[in-house]
Amino acid sequence: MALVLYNTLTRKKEAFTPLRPDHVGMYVCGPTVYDRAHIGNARPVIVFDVLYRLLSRLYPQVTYVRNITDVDDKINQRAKDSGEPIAVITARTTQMFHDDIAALNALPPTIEPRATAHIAQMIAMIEVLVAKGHAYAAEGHVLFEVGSMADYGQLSRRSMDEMIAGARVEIAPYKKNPGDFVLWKPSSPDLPGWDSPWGRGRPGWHIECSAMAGEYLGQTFDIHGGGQDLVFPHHENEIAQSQCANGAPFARTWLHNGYLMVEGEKMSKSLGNFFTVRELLENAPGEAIRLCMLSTHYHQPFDWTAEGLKQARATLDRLYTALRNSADVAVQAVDIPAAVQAALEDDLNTPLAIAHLHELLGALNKAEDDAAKAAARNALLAAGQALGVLLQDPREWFKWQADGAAAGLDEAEIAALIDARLQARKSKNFAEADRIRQQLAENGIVLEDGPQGTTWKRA
RNA sequence: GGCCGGAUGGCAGAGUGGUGAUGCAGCGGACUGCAAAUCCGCGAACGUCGGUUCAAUUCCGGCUCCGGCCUCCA
Repeated sequence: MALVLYNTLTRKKEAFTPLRPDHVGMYVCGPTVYDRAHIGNARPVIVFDVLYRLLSRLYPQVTYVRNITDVDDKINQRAKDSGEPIAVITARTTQMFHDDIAALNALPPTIEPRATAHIAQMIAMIEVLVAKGHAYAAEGHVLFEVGSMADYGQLSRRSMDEMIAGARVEIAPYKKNPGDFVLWKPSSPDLPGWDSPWGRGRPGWHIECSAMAGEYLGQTFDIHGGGQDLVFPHHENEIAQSQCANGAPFARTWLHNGYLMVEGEKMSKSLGNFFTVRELLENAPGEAIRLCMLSTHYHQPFDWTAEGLKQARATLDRLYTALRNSADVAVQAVDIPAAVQAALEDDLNTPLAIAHLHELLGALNKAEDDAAKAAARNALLAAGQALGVLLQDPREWFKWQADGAAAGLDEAEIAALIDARLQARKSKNFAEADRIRQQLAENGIVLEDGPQGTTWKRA
């Protein structure tokens, strides 16, 4: 089995072969740091984290670049509204982003470049584009001239005629062609700006990714990923800029995760179904959010529902129950079970991988001797590792409580009640035993009597 | 208007040219002081109309419905 990925560029599943046999380069579009990450932002983070883990197992070295966009008009607007300095907003938002996605078990990328630290590279690239006749200055702006590129539109499969016919936005008078897009734009004194051959200004949206991908991965690299909504114009324009400036192919494989909906509707602030990752983390463990996201193939639209999250939690409850009940066997690092690995290598088929997780769970629950139990448990843990779940101690999983939940009973009180119930049971006072069980249940504690004694968990 | 996805059992969600997804829910059983957990078993699907084929949920075409994109939203 070898890695197969669906390439948006060719609209086909293709066997993945990296440019260099021992080193894979991957670029994924990261957040614009003006506000909390929402669940739509979380999907690519989680999906490409699974890919990053997979690539890291298949190849000796993987360079995973995910940018931070810290210059943007939404950030400027936020600063204007709040009166806070831009640097404060972007630093704080970046930190919150890191905290949120760490809770989703997303590994940090190899390199996380910030746009504002790469202005010189962007200016250099724009200069090349101007020199080669692919860009022109007009009224303080520098625009990419799409007419100068013969095969513009190859990724999104749009022709210039279609785009002109479908244009819904008023076209700036300084554009030669309605499809031309901004590489550089002038900044008034109150806006962030950098000196450039075209005066003080700031970069357009697309150029940062072209510049930073080139800086860290080279002109041509293996994988470029992001949300499907970025196919056009963002990724199309990255291709145009990079290929025209470099005279070399850009990313070879393009991966795009599907859209995210909420309860069957498009997520939007006006519909009131807009959730930040933080809000979700207050009501569910990050691992449950992650598993929920992975229960649909990345290429499909994902419908975020309360029911789906509940199911993901229930699945993790079952998995952690089995892990807790088998905690006495030796932990040993083993290979990812072949079926799970094969599912992931087939264009990241995480739902199928999760189905195999259930089979591994069944094997663990049915294991009769310690050797079988240890083998099943280690296999399950290895499979979880591949998906970025089952990473914590089962006891911790069952202690999880929503933020702001009533404090309820502490662990010592729970232990005391369990002990009292045990005494009652020993003396056949089942009425008392059941009363204690009921008391605990009213405090959200569920008891399980097992061969190794009584365990508890928060419902 | 142009372009792109999707439609699978009560729900979620893979996959496949010809018997089984998987999970949740439901039903029956084992186990348990009672439970929970676990195990065993059961029922249940491929939007619609045509075409190709010995055979289509799977390939092709029409239709219906749903979702999205069309210059800065992952």
